[in-house]
Amino acid sequence: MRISVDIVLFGYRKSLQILLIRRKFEPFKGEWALPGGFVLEDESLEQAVLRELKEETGVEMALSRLEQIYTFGAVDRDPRERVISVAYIGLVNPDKFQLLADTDAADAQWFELVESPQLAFDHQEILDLAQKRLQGRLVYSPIGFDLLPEKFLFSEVEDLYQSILNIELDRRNFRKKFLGLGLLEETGERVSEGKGRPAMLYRFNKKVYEQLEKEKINLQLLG
Amino acid sequence: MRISVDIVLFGYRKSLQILLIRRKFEPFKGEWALPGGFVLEDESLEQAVLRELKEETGVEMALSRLEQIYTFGAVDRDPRERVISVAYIGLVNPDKFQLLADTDAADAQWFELVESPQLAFDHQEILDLAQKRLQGRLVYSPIGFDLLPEKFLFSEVEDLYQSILNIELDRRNFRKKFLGLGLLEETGERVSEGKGRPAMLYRFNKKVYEQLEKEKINLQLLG
DNA sequence: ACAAAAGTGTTTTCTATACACCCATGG
DNA sequence: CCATGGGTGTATAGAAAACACTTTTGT
Repeated sequence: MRISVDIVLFGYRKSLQILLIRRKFEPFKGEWALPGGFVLEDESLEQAVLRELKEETGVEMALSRLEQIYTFGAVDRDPRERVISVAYIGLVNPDKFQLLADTDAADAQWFELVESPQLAFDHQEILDLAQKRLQGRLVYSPIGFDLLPEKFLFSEVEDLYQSILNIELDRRNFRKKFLGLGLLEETGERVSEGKGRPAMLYRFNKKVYEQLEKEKINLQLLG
Repeated sequence: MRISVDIVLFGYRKSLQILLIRRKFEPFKGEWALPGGFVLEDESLEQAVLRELKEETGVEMALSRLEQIYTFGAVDRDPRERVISVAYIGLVNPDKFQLLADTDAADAQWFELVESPQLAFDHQEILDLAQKRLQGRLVYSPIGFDLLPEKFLFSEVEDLYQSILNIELDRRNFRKKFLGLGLLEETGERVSEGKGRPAMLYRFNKKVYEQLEKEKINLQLLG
């Protein structure tokens, strides 16, 4: 019986993206799969995730943005032998990383979530659960900022929420509520995106977030 | 590397209870611990939970009331060898079961959660997380009925919420909101608990619950 | 008659929602 | 001057919260 980890690494670039690798070895050689692999004797589950992610895709992310979501233990989920896999979600800004498929993966690539290919093993099931959890988390906690660059437009926040949750938001109400929490601070800079009035660049205010969290204030961002 | 499961089995009898076993073997021989044990090659994680629970405590519960909460994988969490443990929550009405400590456990006993003894391994950490999750779930879903007998008083529901969440509720508002959901049906029977006006016995209406769930109606039971 | 628990409505406050026009820029 | 996206306020409806007295029984 072996233990593996799998990671659903979400990125955001106009739409929600996931990072997949093409398997270099059997089983499912040549097919797309979630990054992941076996846990070594002397490393924690999170260390295994970060190591495999780096080996398979070149992405080096911070431990703090990893979140365990579920452990998949069906008897026959791996055709070789009994493998129990602990699944994690990670959130990154994809523009921060250059992908390199070196050790165990033939290729690593970002896919739009809605256009993701067929996946090896039970990875589609893992992905489906990860997406649900991401949606759930997004509503209660401003995790979206892990997906955005340091400075961003309010309209990007709006698009991110709409695209991850598959809903339409009232711009005025969303803005009022979100800015009302005080989690965003203006950088003072404005950028012009080609057309239209230039927009304010915002920055996530982590201190306010931690303060709100400490006071156990409910961060529910949508009704 | 081995995989185990551990279960935090909650019961409710005036206050929140947990089922613990006294360990028969080393390590931590003679100390209290959560029921659980190693997963066999040809059984699912949930099957392992139910098997161990039955072997160690005599409790035979339904698979549907088991919920996986987290997988604990710290390198040194078991002094013998590397053991990764998948933790589950279960909810039962403790009056339904007779405890028998036969195979692997020297003793099995319900404890009030607030008076639980020191636990072996990292089981206190597992218990703390389980309690948090239970509180979280209770607010969004009427899981409390798994803890109560088939017929119960409304005041028992009220006490259950207050005792699990450590809050005080306004009786009138809570009753209004809860009964307004239509999840409870009157049995027509009234019982007198010694003192005071006899109270209506209610029954959980599972069909209404499933209907509400299907319609994706928000079951948030507290603000 | 009194102690003890059950049962019940109304008012106020807050939050969510619906909704439409002006602003700043580039072409 | 017009097309494009950015930015703003108010009115209404619904939900949550605050709040106290009456009912039914056992002793």
